[in-house]
Amino acid sequence: MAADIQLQGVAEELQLAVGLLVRHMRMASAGSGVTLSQVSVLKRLDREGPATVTALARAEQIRPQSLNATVSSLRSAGYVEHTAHPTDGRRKVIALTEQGRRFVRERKEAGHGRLADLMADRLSPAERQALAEAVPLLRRLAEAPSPHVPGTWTE
Amino acid sequence: MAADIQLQGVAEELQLAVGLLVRHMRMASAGSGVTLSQVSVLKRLDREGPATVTALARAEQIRPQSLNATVSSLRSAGYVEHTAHPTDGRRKVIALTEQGRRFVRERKEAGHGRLADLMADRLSPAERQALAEAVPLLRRLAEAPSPHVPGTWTE
DNA sequence: TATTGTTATACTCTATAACTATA
DNA sequence: TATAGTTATAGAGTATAACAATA
Repeated sequence: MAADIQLQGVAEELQLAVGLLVRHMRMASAGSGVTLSQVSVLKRLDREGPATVTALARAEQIRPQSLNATVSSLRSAGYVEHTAHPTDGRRKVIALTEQGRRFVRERKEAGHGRLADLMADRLSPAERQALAEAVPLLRRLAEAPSPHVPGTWTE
Repeated sequence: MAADIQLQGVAEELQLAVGLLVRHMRMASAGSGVTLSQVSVLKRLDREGPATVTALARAEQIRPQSLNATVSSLRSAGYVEHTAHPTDGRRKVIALTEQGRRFVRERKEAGHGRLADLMADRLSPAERQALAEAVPLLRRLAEAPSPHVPGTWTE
């Protein structure tokens, strides 16, 4: 259960890197009209399809109230819309609008810049390979639920 | 200069992971009385020794004004103190107090929990090895200056 | 009663702008 | 004039608490 001493060091270094990387990412998306959290939601809706507020919040690992703030901005910007759930009157389904889909598509075509450029600039081919293998592991760690049940998607 | 198509995918996945991991980290440090940014500064002062506001801000990759807010909290909490720079009257040197050193030490002894535990729980030995090799690369990316010069430390 | 969503409020994190003091 | 630091202000991101509507 307790992590060994080696892992401690790796974890600490990872924590440092993540803290700095998120600042890079935030700065990079600063000029683009949407914020980091907003992009995260847009990309998720694009990848996984429409979802309820609760399901989205679980996937993003934040509270529904917090997600609501993000979704409100996206709604004002015209990127997402609410529609009624077919069978459950309490639920509302959030989906990308045509404009939202276009935004995600154009962003993808523009090349997702910053991080990819950094990797191209500062890593050797072998190092890029090593990173490519490790990233799915990071994702697995990231998607592990904190003390909660994993949310079922959309339903 | 432009990253190839393979890297794009890795970068995108990395971005997703980093966004979620930082939420994990924030939650993990929530109960401990200090926030994520505060911990980052405390650990840096412990690793690298006393520093001026400007140097610290550069290392943390935020503006001096932003750093000031963090340092103010740490000062109120008694973890750091300001002292005059020996030769330059404009500068102020920030250093850990005895209490700050104790805090960092105890935190280290307690085991830096969350991330290390996740790694122990959800990764095979081979996967841990792969991650351990990739983390220094992440750090290299993270420490690359955005459009700025790297700050010289303390002086 | 439990779940879904919402509104109100507050605190952290970071930025920009404008200022003072020192070099 | 340039640099180091500070204060004021604002917006993003998230949390808790309290509530309404529906199941």
